[in-house]
Amino acid sequence: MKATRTDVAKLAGVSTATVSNVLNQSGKVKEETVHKVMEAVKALDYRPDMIARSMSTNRTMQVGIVLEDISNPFFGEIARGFESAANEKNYFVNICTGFNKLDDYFDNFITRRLDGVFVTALPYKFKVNKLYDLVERGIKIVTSGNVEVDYRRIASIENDYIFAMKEAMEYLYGMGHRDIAYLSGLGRNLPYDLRCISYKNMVNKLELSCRDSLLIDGKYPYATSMTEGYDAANRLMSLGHKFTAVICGNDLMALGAMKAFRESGFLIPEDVSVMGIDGISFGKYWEPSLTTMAVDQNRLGRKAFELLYADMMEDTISYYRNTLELTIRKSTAKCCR
Amino acid sequence: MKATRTDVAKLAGVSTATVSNVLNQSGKVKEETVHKVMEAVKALDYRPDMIARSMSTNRTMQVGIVLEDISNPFFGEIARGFESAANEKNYFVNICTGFNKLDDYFDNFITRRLDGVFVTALPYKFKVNKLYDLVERGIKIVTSGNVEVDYRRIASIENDYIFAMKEAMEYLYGMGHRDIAYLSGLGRNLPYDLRCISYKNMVNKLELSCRDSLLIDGKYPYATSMTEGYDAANRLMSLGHKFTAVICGNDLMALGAMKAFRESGFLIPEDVSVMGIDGISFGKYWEPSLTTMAVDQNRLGRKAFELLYADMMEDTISYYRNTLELTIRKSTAKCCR
DNA sequence: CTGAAAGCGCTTACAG
DNA sequence: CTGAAAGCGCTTACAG
Repeated sequence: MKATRTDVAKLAGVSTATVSNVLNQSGKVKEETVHKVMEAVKALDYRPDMIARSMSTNRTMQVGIVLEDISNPFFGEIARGFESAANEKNYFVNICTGFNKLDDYFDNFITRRLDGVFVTALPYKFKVNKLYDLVERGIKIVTSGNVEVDYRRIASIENDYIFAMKEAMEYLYGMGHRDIAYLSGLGRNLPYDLRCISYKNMVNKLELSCRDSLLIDGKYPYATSMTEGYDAANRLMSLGHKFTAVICGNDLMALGAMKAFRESGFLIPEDVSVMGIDGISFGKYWEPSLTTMAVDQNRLGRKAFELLYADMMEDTISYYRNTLELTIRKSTAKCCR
Repeated sequence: MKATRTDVAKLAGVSTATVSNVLNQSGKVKEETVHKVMEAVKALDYRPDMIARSMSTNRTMQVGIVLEDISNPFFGEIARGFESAANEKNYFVNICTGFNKLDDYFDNFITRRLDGVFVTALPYKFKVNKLYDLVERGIKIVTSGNVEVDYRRIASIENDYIFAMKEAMEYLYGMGHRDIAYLSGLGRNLPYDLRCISYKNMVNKLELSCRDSLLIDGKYPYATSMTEGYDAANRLMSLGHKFTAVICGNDLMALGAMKAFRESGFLIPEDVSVMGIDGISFGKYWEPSLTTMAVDQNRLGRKAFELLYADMMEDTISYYRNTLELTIRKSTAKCCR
């Protein structure tokens, strides 16, 4: 019932090789033959079988994207950008939620022979060695947020969180804030929270007296959604130290944190300024709207695919650094305390 | 370099058929042989090739989920539920954003021979006939929100929006509201917005004087994110009719709508009560927190896979109706006007 | 410009 | 309990 190459060839009165040549547009088939074949294809509603094709070409035209958290619209937008770039090049994309064991995913990538994968999950969810495994088996990788991978072996696209945090701190400092907290969501000892490293640098550089006492770590297993922001804000308040501004690891956490502050009677931004990092569109609609360091998510996703494509096509392993943009809205204000 | 069945067989001193039997746990291989084979597998770091396997078994062990909008955490949670259920049965899942042309996706499903697909996108984004195409080619389908498909041919899982809207209306009515608006996001003439149909029924049944004048349609190409809620709320206000409560097509729209109302000086819930439908976790953190008709998203996703699995395994096509739960928070209050 | 044939890495009756 | 062999639907040198 399902039409195959053979059926088409038979109907068109040619060989299967010719059908292949027509379908793959090799351009070396007579016009007339092309026509006959296309007629047959249409008549049989024939669809090529990618599985079979993969067997002989050794390419699946499938790529994957591993997300830190699919429920965070930040990653959703990145996935969309990645996917539309991939589709333009005829790749099919597998979006992986990151909810389940990532190591299992990686095994699946091998077993299903994906051509390439964009990994934007943090390595506390998987073993970094798995990445090299993939590379050795010919699966191209682009990574993001995995500071410790070898940039010569694996292409990377990184948001410049060091600079972003610097800019955020300077912005708040410029507004008169001297007691600036940072809710990490991750941990101060995890090497890949660049924001945290930058925060500590800036605390020193600006000579803020708070030291690290306003740095709130996340709890294992780390997550960075609203709940974590909410909890971290409560932990910050329970510490009893003075703070007039708070930067959060990402926007979602900032929204959760605002909730906590409000519940404790703080006005935002009058009593406390709150900033996020990411630039999800939700922030604009929040009350008050969220000041943030914004990533152009769609562009980041597209760029990630470009890096992957370059690697798949010409074995080019490159590194791209993305700059975040200070987006001032209503959740921050001059310090009046 | 990449180890194949043949390599394993050679190293273990058996035939490739035996290797297959071991790996597929057919249980008819001598303990000793099993051991030898497993040793060889380990020594070579051999991984079975699913592509090749698919060629002979005629199953890919891949299923897809087509989402209406990946940036809406409602669908993200559903995807997570679906995926974890699928993984438990050793299926790999393709999440499709729905951002690009859905019809192209469907062609891909055929070409890549997915075993099944859960389609939770609304049909203004694709041709319903495509669904039947898939079924005819042996790809099992579970659909949601596609009211017009033939339930005998395609399994379905539907949220009971008729009842949910009824409950929402009765709740607001019970609080004294008589001028209740509905921001659809879709259109009053689209058959698959059950909420809309139910709204109209209830307006009659409760003998509300507003008639349809408070029903706000979406604009083509329909979308249901915050922006649409924001725009629809502004359109509602520009109409100049009195309203004291607003139900929105989904939570995201409700959040956008709140923003618009507030910008126009309305207090929520004092001046206007706002309700959503979906139950995304964001609603809890919003200020004020959102009253909604909640879906257990994770459960819905899991259930959808179960339906799909039943269809794949035993050709059982079934229908499941999911009930939403009234979740009262701070965005609604007694009518005082 | 076109066709015959080998090969991609598996599985699965079937024989032994 | 194990192996030889056909087959899944393509592609791709190679010969003609």
